[in-house]
Amino acid sequence: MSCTPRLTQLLRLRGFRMTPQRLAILQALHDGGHLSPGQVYKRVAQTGMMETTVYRTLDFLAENGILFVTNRAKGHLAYELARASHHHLVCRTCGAQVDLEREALQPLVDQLFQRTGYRLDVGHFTFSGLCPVCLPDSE
Amino acid sequence: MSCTPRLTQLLRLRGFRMTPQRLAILQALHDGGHLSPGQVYKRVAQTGMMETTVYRTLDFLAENGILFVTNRAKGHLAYELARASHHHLVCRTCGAQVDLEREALQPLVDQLFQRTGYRLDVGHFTFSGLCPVCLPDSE
DNA sequence: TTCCTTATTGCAATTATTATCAATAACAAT
DNA sequence: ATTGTTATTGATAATAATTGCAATAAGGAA
Repeated sequence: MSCTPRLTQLLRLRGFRMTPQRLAILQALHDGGHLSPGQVYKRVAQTGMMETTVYRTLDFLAENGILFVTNRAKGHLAYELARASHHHLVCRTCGAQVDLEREALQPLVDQLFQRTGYRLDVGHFTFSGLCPVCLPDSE
Repeated sequence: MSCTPRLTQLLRLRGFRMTPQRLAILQALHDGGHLSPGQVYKRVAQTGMMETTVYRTLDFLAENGILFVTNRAKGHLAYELARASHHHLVCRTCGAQVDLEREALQPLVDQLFQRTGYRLDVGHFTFSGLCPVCLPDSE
């Protein structure tokens, strides 16, 4: 992948190492978009990697800001390569998705800070809702 | 519990039934606030209920709007009795919590609707951030 | 009350996810 | 290249969560 040297460097600076397993998982996410741990495992199983390594590695890469984690239905997680900070808005009826730029949440952050003194972590949210197509159909 | 007849009626209208297991779980949540499935099980284990029933029942009650589900660390879920729609803001450092009334998200809902045409589901969010006490400590 | 229907539970088997620990392999230093 | 340090992986076990199905029981009807 084009960004391999950069990521390797990033890990080294923190005393971590780049490994074939980590590269394979990054490649899988590069090809696959956002994937659950199980889906990632399917894509890398050919390499003989243990499933437990997939879980650990996804967690590790997310800790280090290389992946974003997002909550899917009933507490299941999905991972994707970290790009510019953004969020998802997904239609609960048809599944259509749009991305939201990071700034879309800034007013909320400011408002909550004023009201409560809390500074919100704007990590990577996935919101659910109704898209413009499905909205009229709902009653 | 005071609201048992109301909930029983609610389920009945939809063709479902009130059972001792469901009551015990509701009672546990009434006493315990937000609890994970495992915590709920500990509180009802004396009744001889299977743990699998706890999972299914929590899911069922949440489906029916009687409980709120919220995402805790790394995809683990917690359940609580549904009250007036609200949200949580929890400090990632010290764990301090404040509640947000439903209306706190209205501006976000409106803004997203204008921008994208999507109507956000304002269910029950748990946001993470830094509370006023811990905020100054973070560099 | 008794009977029927079928939602619900118990039970057992599967599938996810996390933890432990010894063996391995990155990679900096020699 | 070789070596040494230690982050990382494999392998296994433990725990958490889900699923399928037969037995049970809630609650409407007789």
